[in-house]
Amino acid sequence: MNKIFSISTPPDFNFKECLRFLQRSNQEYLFFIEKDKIRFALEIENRVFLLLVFFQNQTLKVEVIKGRLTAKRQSEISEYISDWLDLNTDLEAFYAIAKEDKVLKNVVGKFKGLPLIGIPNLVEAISWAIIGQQINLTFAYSLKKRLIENYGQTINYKNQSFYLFPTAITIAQLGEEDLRPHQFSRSKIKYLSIAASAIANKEITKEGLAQLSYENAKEKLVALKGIGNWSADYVLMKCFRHADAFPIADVGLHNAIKKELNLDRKPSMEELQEMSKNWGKWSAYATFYLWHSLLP
DNA sequence: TACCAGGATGTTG
DNA sequence: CAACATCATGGT
Repeated sequence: MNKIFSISTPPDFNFKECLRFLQRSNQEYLFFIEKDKIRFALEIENRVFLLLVFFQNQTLKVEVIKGRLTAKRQSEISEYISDWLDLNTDLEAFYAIAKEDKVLKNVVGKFKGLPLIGIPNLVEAISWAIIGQQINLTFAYSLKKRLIENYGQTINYKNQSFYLFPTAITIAQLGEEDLRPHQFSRSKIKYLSIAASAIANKEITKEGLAQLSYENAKEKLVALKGIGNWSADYVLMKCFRHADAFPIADVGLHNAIKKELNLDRKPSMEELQEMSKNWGKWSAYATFYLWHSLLP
């Protein structure tokens, strides 16, 4: 019998909308969703756990399919999932602003209870930002999938495959001969290697960045070649949920606003600044909700 | 077919 | 300092 435990969720937590977000690509290999349950591998204390996350009786539950639990490991698993699914944020203040906001009122109505689903793994967050630069999301997911399939740890269990994102050490060693065949551009290969090296040699750590102010953390990220404004804000938003992280130049954001306001063109930078000036520390959440509104 | 993708960098004027 | 080319390839 598998061990099952619960994690507390914020009021209005909307697991269905989480699943919609998580299922946005059918090329996602870091987790799989079947019958409204998320299954994935997670490394805790150098051991790989296989987990199932689902919502039952108004409670978020975790089933350990494989791996031996201790109190400490269970608490680390809970912490990871709380971080990933943003279970410690109360969205009431966001909704208070958003329901009076002409850009946001519609989306917060539709997606109420959707948390800012993040990327707790720093290597993964930075790599995904680099992979996602300039190319369409479908292609970006193909590249991510190839990186994971070829260089991540694969765990087979009872006819199911699970994957871990490749480690910083692994990615740091990849060169053109490895990734060009998988259709990564020369630039992306270089940027991935530089960022992964910085993480592998502890120049950059999640704990270290977490202690810095928004400006200082961003400065450290942008110092890496290949990480510009957008990528740094994306990482600060998805891995750190920094209140000030706001990728205002993001084309997805522009498209979402165009759609939301029924404009015949994308908003200008001045219009964007005007529209978002009241979002304050909820800018990242506003961005996430607007991205979410682009899903079919 | 041209143009755009959840950009960043290097070069040019 | 702003404008432009380049990257690589899938989607439309």
